[in-house]
Amino acid sequence: MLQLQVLSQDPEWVKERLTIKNFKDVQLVDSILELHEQRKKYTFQYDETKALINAASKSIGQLMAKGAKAAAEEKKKEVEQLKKTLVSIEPLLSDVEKNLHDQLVQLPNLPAKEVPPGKTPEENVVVREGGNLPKLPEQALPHWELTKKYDIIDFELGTKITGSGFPVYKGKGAKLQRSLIQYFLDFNTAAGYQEIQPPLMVSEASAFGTGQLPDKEGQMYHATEDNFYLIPTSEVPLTNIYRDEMMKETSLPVKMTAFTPCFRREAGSYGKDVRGLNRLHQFDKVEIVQITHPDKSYETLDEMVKHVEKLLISLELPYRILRLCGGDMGFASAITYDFEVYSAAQEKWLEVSSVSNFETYQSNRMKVRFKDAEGKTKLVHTLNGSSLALPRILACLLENNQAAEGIHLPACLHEYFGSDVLM
RNA sequence: GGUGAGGUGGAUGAGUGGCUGAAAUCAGUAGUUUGCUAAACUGCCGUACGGGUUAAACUGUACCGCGGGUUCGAAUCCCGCCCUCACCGCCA
Repeated sequence: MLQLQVLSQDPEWVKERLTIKNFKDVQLVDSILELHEQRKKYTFQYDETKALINAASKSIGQLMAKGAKAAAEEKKKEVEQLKKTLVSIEPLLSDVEKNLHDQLVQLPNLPAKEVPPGKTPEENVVVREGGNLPKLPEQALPHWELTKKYDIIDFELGTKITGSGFPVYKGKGAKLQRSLIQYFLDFNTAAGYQEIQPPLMVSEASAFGTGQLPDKEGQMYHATEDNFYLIPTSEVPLTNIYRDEMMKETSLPVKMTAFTPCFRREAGSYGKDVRGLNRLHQFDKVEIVQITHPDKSYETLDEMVKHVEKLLISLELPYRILRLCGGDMGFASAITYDFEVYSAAQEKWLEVSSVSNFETYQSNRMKVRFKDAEGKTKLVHTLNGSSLALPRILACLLENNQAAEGIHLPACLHEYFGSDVLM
């Protein structure tokens, strides 16, 4: 949620920023400011009236104490009149307040100045590339054939147990998955991230806090009986740890990492994009989250991007880093870097991480604040990123490293997996 | 699922109708003093939205889990909801 203060300071600048994010309804800004003015007006009337009533009530108490019954009764009549005024203002005020809030939550976060304009993924900017594209053997197989060949993932079995998009990892496939998780967590904790095991279901309030609700309602699995949502990413429980908290400035930055399964309904997506491990309803992910001082968040963003990059380099996969254009960014993000790895047999880039700075957009909603040196209350900045999403990494490892004798694994995994080749 | 207790500021916790935006303690902060670390003492210290000011000072309203109600007046009384804790039941 944007801060009203930002809107009223420079509405034209806000509109310009919104346009970069490809947000159409910029006149919403004017409408919000208009409601803001109306609210001021009604609040003022309400406060004035209430002040008179409070003063009268006080004097009634004093008159009663003195035994001046008649005078007290006079005052009561006065209050009765004032209350009529109050009752007439109340619905106007609450109406304006509701509209104001409803409209304000419709505004996405403003893009940072580095964000390139653009509407589609084609307009994202490649900021860095690394690794070498592998030379695959003749008859190279896509990962969904490889998983069958080595009997490590069974998609049909998952369909039997649950439905499509819930694969079953078996034997060495399960172990490789576990090795990756272990390696990622170790890599993150070595960089100072505290490991957390959060709940996999969250309350409505938590889902609202990070911005999944109200606009991404249909993307989450909902346990209606208890009104819990299965997490689409551990960002939700991790960031909500600090919801409604007044933090100590000295406790910043907070660095957290977690491995969790993630659940996504992915309503409306099908076709070749969902083949194999490309898009699942349940998948594993290791996440990193930081909560920082507002002056430090861009430094932190940089640090997180480099961190994820190092991890990808260690996996020896060809990767590229994209700065997302305004139109392709998430609703709550101020700037986002996507990481993609090259899936050689499919001949396409797959997103495996997305690192974003939300600035105060989430913290304003969640009321995550701290007191600075002058004792002023300020909102923190929140950031998060994947390090990494497992299935697509697995897909690339399988495809890119396939050889006659088996799948060669990068050096960083040998110890975890207990072997340098999967056969 | 049953029964009981409870939700107050950054934290602990007092407060059962007007003197309470809220005691006290701790934390925080500014200062004084003791030649250091530390201790003692003194002042300040909730949030939001307004009015006011160059900026302050000053000032209005709301907020004691959430939403209603009673009353001239509610943290305090009544109703509904949510949550937490304890004990019992069930279960990993």
